[in-house]
Amino acid sequence: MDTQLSLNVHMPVHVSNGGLFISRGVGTHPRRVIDSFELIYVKRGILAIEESGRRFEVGEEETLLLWPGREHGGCAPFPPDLQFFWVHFAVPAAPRQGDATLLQVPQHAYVSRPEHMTGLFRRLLNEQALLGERAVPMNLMAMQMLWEVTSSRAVGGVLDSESAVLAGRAEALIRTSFHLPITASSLAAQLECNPDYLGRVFRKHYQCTLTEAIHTRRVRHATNLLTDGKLSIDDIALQCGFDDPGYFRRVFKRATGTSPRAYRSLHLRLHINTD
DNA sequence: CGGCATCAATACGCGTTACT
DNA sequence: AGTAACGCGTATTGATGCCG
Repeated sequence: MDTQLSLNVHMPVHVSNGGLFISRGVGTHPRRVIDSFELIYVKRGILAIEESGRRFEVGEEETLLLWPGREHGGCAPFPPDLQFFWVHFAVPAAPRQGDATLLQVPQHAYVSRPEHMTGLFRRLLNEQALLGERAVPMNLMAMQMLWEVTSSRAVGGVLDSESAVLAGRAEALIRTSFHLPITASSLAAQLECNPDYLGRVFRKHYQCTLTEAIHTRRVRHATNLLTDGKLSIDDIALQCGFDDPGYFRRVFKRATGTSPRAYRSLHLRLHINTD
């Protein structure tokens, strides 16, 4: 009787190594050609980078995939607040159209589940620290990351109707202005349309209300600032676009299930691999 | 930090208009 | 006739202040 299950697993990606880059506000991404794919996930700030003459501005919670054999390099010095995860991996055999569950990974994407992507990178870095580079579990995590990117929305993707364009413009405004006192009405005023109509088309395309999208952005930003441990909770509330820290605490608890202070005390104890 | 009251903002249902 | 864009009236939810 067998007492262990033997599996022959074909791994479509082979991870060589990964890391978390934390900017000190000096230097520029090196200009180089590498022999593996590189997946970059920006946690904070904006990474300005070009690949084979194509320029990318990779914002918070966005991924960029760089190809082997293509020259890439930074377009500007690293901003002081920039943080991004990176992982190098090889694809040993080119996938063929018709292969089962063929993944179509967009080069530049907005990550749908940023907390999930952050968790995957943290686990990958922990595996690397415990087991060393080229450990098999890292390949599985890279596959999950690529799956996440596949199910995310491509930056500059096809907008097939006027309402999709309008919803996309609203989403871009929320992404860049969540720290300002914006509301659904003010967004509609900026986009010169009816607030009710904007709310409806936004919900159609993003499966959430404008207010939910604004709150989600603000709470995500707040979780980043809380884990830093530098600012007071009242200051974090203000930096995230909440005028009233009391209201911020309520929205935060509704979204995460814990108060800001409890969240901070839990996550400050987590180890972050900075290699 | 949580509960409650109040007012403003937003979402929802439905109808109209324009276009194909 | 079908669909998308848009607006209106009203119910619901959010934002805010106050108190314990």
